[in-house]
Amino acid sequence: MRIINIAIVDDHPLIISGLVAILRPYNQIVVGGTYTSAAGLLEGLKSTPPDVLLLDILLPDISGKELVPAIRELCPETRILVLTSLDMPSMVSSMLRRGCSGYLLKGAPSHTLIDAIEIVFDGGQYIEPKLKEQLFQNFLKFKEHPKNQMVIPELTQREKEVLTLIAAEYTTREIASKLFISYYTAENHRNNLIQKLDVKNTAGLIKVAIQIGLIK
Amino acid sequence: MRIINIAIVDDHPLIISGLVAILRPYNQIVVGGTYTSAAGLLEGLKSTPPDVLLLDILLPDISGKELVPAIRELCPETRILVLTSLDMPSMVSSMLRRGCSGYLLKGAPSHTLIDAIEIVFDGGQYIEPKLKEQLFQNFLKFKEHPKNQMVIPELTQREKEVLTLIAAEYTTREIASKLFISYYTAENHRNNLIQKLDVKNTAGLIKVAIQIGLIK
DNA sequence: GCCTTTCTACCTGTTTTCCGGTAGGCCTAA
DNA sequence: TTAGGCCTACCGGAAAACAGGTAGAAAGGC
Repeated sequence: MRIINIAIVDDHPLIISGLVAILRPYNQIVVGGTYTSAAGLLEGLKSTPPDVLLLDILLPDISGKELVPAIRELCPETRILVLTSLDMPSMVSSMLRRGCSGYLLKGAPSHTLIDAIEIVFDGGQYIEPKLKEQLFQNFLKFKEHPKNQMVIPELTQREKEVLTLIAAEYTTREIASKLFISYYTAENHRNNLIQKLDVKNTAGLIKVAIQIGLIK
Repeated sequence: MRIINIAIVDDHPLIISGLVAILRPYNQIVVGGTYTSAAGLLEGLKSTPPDVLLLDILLPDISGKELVPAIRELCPETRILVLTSLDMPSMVSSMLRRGCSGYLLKGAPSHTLIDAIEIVFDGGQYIEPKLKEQLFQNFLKFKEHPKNQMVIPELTQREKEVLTLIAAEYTTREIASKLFISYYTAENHRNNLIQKLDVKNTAGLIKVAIQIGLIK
């Protein structure tokens, strides 16, 4: 019988012990390591890279989101299965794009967990069906009116204004001045845009702005 | 028992009779009309609008693609189930965003056909699972950008490389690392780009990069 | 040879962005 | 009434971009 070596990272020890208890009856699955922080995880991965990593997104030190590239760098063979309570389609695509193999909600029944682990171990992809469906529908809606600025529920009116001005090459201070708001507020909008649109910097913002037809 | 009234449009009479034969055993489904052309269909819809329309895409007079809006105009209540042999994900999204409720391949088994008819009749959506999956995966890769090697005499080869990487949201330090040059050199290229292209900052660079086709 | 362009590398500053917080007021939906 | 979303405002610190220099090496044309 094949053995799947897994590791678990979650900031709540209770969750970890719960998972370990759930997995115990399944002899083909061996929990090789458990971690409560990103730092500990990265340390542990060096010595014993698991086949599958159960990853929570909300961690004490850094976000699982930023953690994924580091993990992939460290042990490219390890398949990452996101196990979180974040019930957001956008998070799913964000994590998958970063290289995760699956996305599971913490409410999932134990047999689903086992299935998911085996699927990603075999090189497949497991995504919470409900979220996958939502993501798919978003995709259809997105393609429906890619040019229409009114159909981007992701952004508020104010954020779209700020994004437009960023695209017009104004600095944050100039934007604040133009919109009659504080510099801090304008910067806040800018930061929210970067988070919401899942980009790294101004360059990414401009690309999105053009994609959604906000400029040019 | 509820009765589902359906209509079929397909340019091959053989396919139509085959479908009719498949559907005959199911008493809840009544074939109210069959058509071999778009013109005939539009005529027939006026008198007897069906609950569900089985629509082929390749028709003799006009494409089913262009036909859908006309059908929706004529009888908005009718749910359209695309039944075709076109095995292309892009066609699925194309038809769905025009207002179709389902997409089925002609190779589908009869019970699947029945299921799909009932699902769309109930206001749901049925999409060939394989195509749905492909479409979903395309969506995930949506953010990749195909590069284009165009001739911009204003910029040197090295500058174009740097600009491409800036547009890919890399920092100057990362770009330097990728190109095996010093951080200062990379920054120098960045500054030169801003000067040459007469823009104020990164935002302007991205816009130019897109304009000249360096990135999507 | 000389001149130009390009790529390379370095330096010193200043400005801006980026990150991750906190927090109150307002409005709306539950 | 409470919860949530949005806009507003603020803070501190790190990182990156921006601006304006100098300067050597290589390659090519005249």
